[in-house]
Amino acid sequence: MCGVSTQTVSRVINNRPDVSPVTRSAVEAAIASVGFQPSAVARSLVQRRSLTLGVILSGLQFFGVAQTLNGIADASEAAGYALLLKEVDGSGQVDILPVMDFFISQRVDGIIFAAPDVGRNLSASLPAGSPPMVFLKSDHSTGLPTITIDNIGGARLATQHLIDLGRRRIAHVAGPLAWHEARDRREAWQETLLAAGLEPGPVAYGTWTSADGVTAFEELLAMDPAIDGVFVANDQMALGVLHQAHRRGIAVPGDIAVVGFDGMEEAAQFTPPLTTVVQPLRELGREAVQELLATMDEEPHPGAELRRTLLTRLIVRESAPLPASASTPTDDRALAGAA
Amino acid sequence: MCGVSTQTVSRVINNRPDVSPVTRSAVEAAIASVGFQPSAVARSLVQRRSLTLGVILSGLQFFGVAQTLNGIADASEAAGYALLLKEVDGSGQVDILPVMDFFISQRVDGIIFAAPDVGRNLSASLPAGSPPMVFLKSDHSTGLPTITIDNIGGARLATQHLIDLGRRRIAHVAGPLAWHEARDRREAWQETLLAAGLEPGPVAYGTWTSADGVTAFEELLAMDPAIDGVFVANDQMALGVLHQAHRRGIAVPGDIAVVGFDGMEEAAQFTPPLTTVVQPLRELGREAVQELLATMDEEPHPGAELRRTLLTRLIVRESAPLPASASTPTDDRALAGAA
DNA sequence: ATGAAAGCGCTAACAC
DNA sequence: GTGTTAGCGCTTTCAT
Repeated sequence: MCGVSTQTVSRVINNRPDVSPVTRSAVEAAIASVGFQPSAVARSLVQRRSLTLGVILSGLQFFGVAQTLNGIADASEAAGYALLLKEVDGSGQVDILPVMDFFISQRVDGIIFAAPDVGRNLSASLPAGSPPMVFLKSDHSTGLPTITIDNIGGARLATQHLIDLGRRRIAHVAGPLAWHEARDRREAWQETLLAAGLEPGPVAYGTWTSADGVTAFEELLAMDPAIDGVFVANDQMALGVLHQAHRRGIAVPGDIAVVGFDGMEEAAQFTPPLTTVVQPLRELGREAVQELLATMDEEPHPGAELRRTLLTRLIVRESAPLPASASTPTDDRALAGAA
Repeated sequence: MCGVSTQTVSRVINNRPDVSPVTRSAVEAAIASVGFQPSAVARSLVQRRSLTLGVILSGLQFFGVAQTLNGIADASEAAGYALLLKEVDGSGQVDILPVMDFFISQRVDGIIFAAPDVGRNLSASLPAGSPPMVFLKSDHSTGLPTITIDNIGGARLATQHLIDLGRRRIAHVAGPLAWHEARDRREAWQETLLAAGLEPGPVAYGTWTSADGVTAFEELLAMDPAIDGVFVANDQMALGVLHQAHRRGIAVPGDIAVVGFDGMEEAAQFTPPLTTVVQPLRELGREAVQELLATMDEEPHPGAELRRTLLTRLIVRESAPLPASASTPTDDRALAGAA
C-alpha cells in the first residue's frame, strides 16, 4: 500500500460514501499509477456471483443463431454482464449435462440455452445447484422456461399467403427434423393446407444450406412436376430454390411462387426478391437476457413457468406477390409480446 | 466431509496418482451423490490462470465475423479453454482500453482481437499486466502480433481475373474504409489495374450489406456507364450488384463481369453464380487460438513478433467465367501457411 | 472515516 | 497415502 491500507481501497473501488475525499483521491492516484485492476475472480469467489451469463449454442454459421447471439450480447452488455460462450456440435442430440457442469463450475449467474434441441430427459436430471436458465429453441412442452419465435404462426402466415395467391399444389422444403423449428414449420404448413381443404404437396428436406435448397427443389419436382407454390423453411434454402428454378427456366412467381422464412436482409436482393417471414431474432436474444435477470432477482417464484412467444410477420415481395384483389395484408400479424 | 477431508478430495478431482483406490472411489461416490462441482473461480484465483480466452469482436451479423468466431470456438473448445465474449459497437473507432481492463480483471489467459480496427496509439498504451494478445483484423504495420487474411493477394487475384477476361473498364465497390480489409482490397484493385496499364474505373462505397450493393452499383453506372467489370469487396454487396444488374437488364457476365470476396457458401446459388475470393476464415480463428496458446507456453520470447498471413483462392463461376483460352487457373494460389 | 479479523473454495508445499 | 498450514485477492462484519 502506498499510503493507507487494504480495506479503504476496496471502499474506494466500490464507490462507498464513507471515505474522506483526500484519502479517496490519494488511493485513486495510486491505482492509476500502478495500472491496478481489481480481480473479478476474487470478487466472484467471495460474493458468489460472477456477473457472467453462460450461452450454449450451435451453428454459428447460420443466420438465425448469429443474429440471436447478437441480441444476447447487446442486452447483457447493457446490463453489465459478461458472456461465457460454449458452442456445441449441432449434429445429433446435444449432451447438455457436461456443459451445465462446466457452467456451474464457472459459477455463471444464468444460462441461455440456444442449441437446436434438448434431450427430453433434461428437466428431470438438471443438476442440483443449477442457476436460472432460459431455453430459446425448445418447444414449450418441456416444462422448462422457454422463449420462442412463433414458428407455427409464421409458417401458417406463409402457407396461407400462397393459398390466397390461388396456389393449389403447395410443396414444402423442410429443415432437419432434429430442430424444433423445422418440425413446427412443417407441421403448420400441413395443417394450414388441410384446413383450407387442400392436399399437402410433397416435402423434401435439407440442412438449412442454399445448396440443399437446390437438391430439395429437384426432389420436389421429381415427386410432383405440377407444384405451383413452395414454402421453404429458411431463406438460405429458398435462395437455392430460386436459383434452381431459374436454371430450369421455371418462372417465379409465374409458374411457382416461393415463400421463405427468416427475414434475412439479403432476401430483398434475391432474384426475384423473396417473400419471407421475418423473425424478431435479435429481440429474442434480448428478451432472453432480460428474462434471466428478472428471474435472478425474484427467487421466491421458482414455479412461475415462463413461456413467451414472439410473433413474426410476413414481408411480401416478388417471389410471391400480393393477390391482385388485395387490400393491405402485408403486416397482418404484428410483432406483439415484445419490449 | 463424508469420510476423509479436503486435500484428498482435491487430489481425487485432479486425478493425482497418490490416492488409494478405496479412498478414491469413496470420495467419487460422495461427489456424485451430492452433485458437487468444483469451483473454477476459486481454482482460477489460486492458480492465477482461468483457462479462459477473451474475444473482442463486432459485427456478428456479418458472414466473416461469425465464421471466424466459429473457428475460435472450435479450437478453444478442443484446447479446453472457455471463451469470454465481448461485442463492441462497430461504428467508429473502438475504444479498446475499457475492454482490455475488463478482460484483465477477469484474468483471461489470452485475448483475441477481432474487431474492425484498433486505435493507432494502442501498442504504446497497453496496460501493464496484459495477457498475450493476437490481432486478427489489423494490418501488420501496428507492430502487434497479427494474423490476417491476405486481402491484398486476394483482391489482386480478383482484379487480374477480370483483366484476363479482357475487361478494360473495371470498377470497384468498396467497404467502409474504417475496416482494414476494405482499404487493402481497394488498394490492391487499383494497383493491379495500374500495373496492367489500365486506368482504374470508378469506386463506390457501401457498408457490406446487399442493399448497399444495389445503390453502389447505381453510383458506378452514373459515374461511368461504360464499365465492363466490377470487383466487389464482399459477397453480400455483390449480391446487390447482381440483383440490380438483372433489374436493369444488364447481362452478367455479358455486359459486365462481377467478382466478389468472402467465399460464402450461398454465392454458388446467386443468379448467376458468383466468382469470388475464398477466405479461410474458420482457419483464421483456429490459428489465432493456437498461436495464443503457443505464446502462453513460451514466455521467454516476448519480442518474437508474430505476423502470419493466410492465403486466399479464387473460385471461378458464371458471373466472371474463365477466359475462352484458359488452361486451369482455378486455384492459382493455394491455401498455404495453414494447418 | 478507517482498520482488523475472518473467510469465500481451492491448491501448493510441506509434514507425517 | 493422507492431513496440516498457508495463502490466492477480495468483501464482509465488527471495532475503533
